[in-house]
Amino acid sequence: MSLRVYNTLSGKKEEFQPLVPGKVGMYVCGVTVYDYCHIGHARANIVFDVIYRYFKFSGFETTYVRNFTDVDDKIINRANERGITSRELSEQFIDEFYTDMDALGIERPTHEPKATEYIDQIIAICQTLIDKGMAYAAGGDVYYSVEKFASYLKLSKRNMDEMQAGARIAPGEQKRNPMDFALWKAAKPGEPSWDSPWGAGRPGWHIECSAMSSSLLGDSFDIHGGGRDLIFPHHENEIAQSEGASGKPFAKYWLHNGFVNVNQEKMSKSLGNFFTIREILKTYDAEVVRFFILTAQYRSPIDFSDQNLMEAQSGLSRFYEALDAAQKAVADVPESDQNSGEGARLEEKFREAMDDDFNTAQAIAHLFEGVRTLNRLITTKKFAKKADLVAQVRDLHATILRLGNEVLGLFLSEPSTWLEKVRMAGLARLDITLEEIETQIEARIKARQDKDFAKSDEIRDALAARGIELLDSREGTSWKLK
RNA sequence: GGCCCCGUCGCCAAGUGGUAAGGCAGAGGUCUGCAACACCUUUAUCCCCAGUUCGAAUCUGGGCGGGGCCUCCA
Repeated sequence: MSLRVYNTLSGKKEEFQPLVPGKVGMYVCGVTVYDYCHIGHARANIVFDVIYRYFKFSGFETTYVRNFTDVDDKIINRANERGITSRELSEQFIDEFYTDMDALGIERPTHEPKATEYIDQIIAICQTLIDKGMAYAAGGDVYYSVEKFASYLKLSKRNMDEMQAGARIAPGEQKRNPMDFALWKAAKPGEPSWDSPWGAGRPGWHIECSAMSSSLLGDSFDIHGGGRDLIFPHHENEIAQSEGASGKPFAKYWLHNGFVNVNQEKMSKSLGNFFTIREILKTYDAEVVRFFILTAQYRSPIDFSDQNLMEAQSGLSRFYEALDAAQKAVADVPESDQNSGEGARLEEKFREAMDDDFNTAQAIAHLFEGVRTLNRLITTKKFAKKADLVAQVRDLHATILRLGNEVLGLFLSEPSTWLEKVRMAGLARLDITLEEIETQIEARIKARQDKDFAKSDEIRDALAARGIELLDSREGTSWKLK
C-alpha cells in the first residue's frame, strides 16, 4: 500500500513519490504574528502536524519548515497603535503562538524561519527576477510582472482576463499591470526597513515564503501546505516567484486544509464568532479540540459548535476509559511471550486509512473498533486466566496507544488523570461540589449495606438530577458527568 | 459575474463503479437489588430528475440547496 495525497495542482489524488527516495521536504505557511491564534490556525497546525508525524512514522526522513511572517502591514499598524516596535510585537505573539501550539500538542517543525532573517535571500530573488525581465523596479518598489510567467494561475485555475477586469491599482502603486504584485515595498516613514538596491524598504508578503523555502529545502521540494484561502494569491504568487527565479519546478504536491466554521457560519470578526485558541481551551480540553479536528478529513470544512465539541469529548473519553480499563485488567497478570497479531492487524488498517490522503477520520474509526475489541476482551469471564486473551489486550492496548501518540498526538495523558481532569472541569460548571458528591456516595453506600434501596435510589436520582451519574463496580462507587 | 468545493441515518462523519465504516444520541437484550458503565443486537439506498453501465452514493448532464476564493486571512 502506498501513500496517496490530494494535490491541489492536479485536482486529484496522486501517489506520493518523493523527489529523493526516503526523504520528504515540506513547507507550510505559518502565521502573521500580530494577534492571538484562532481555531482556524489550530486546525491548520494540527492537520500539518499530523501529516508531518505520519511521514516520519512511515519512515521518511522529514524536514518540516513552518515560517513566521514578522514584517507586514498588520504588524506595523498594530505596533504603532501600541507604541511599540514591530519587532517587540512580533516577538510577543511568537511566544503566544507557542503557548497555544504547545497546549495543542503540536510538535516543533525542523525549521521555523522568520521573514526578517531572510532579507538577503529575498533581495537576491528580486534581483534575479529583475535580471530575467520578470520583475521591475518602480519608485523604490519592485513588482512581479505576471504576464511574464506563462503558467500563472495554474494552481488556482483562474482566468487572467477576468481577473484583470476586476483588478485595481491602488493609489501610490506603480504597477504596469493591475495583476502585478509587490515583491519589495519602498519604506514609508515609521516603518521597519532594510537597505536594498532599490533603496530602503521591506519585503512583500509572498516573496518571503519563496526565500525561506528555497533556502531551507532547495528550489524544488515535495510538499507545500497551507489553508485553502492561501491558494490565491499567496501560493500562486509563490509559484510565480520561485519557478520564475529558479527555472525549476517548485513544490510537487500542494495540500490545503479546509476551513473552520462556527455554528455553520464562516468564522469572522464582523460576525462576532471569532474564537481564539485560548478562549476555547478555557472550556474544552486541548486534546478534545485536537480529537475533534482529526475526526474530519482535513480538506472538508468543519463546524465548530458546542454540541460537536461535547460529542468529541464523549468520543475521546471512550478511548481513555477503555485504555484505563485495559491497563488495570492486565496490571496484575504476569507477562507472557504470546503474540496475538491483533495489534498488527489494527496497525495495518490504520496505515491504510492514513495512506489515503491522511484520512484521520477513517483511522480513528479503526481505533474505535480496537476499543470495542478491548472492552469485549476484558469483560470476558475469567479473562485474567486466559493467557491468549491477555496477550491480545496487551497488544491492542499498546498499539492504540502507540498509533495515537506517535501519529495523531492523542492519548498522551495518563487515562485516569485525564478522565479526572475532564470530570473536575465539568464539575466546575455544575452547581455541586466534590465534597457534596462524596458525602452522598458515602450515605448511599451505607443505605445499600442496610438494604435500604429506597433511600439508595433516592440519593442516586437526586444526584442524577443535578448532573451526576453514579457507577457501581466491584471496587466501589464512582461518578461521572451525565 | 468567473473559478472551486460540498449535499450520506436525529446529529457528527468515512466510503468516489460492485451492492452503505465509525462516533454521539435512540430502541431491545445481557449484566445489576434497581440503575449506570461495558458488551450483544438493532436504526439510512445516499438532495431531486435524466443518462452511461450487467451493476452508481460513487461516472455524465440538468435542476435545487449550501459554502469558499476572486481584497488581508489557516
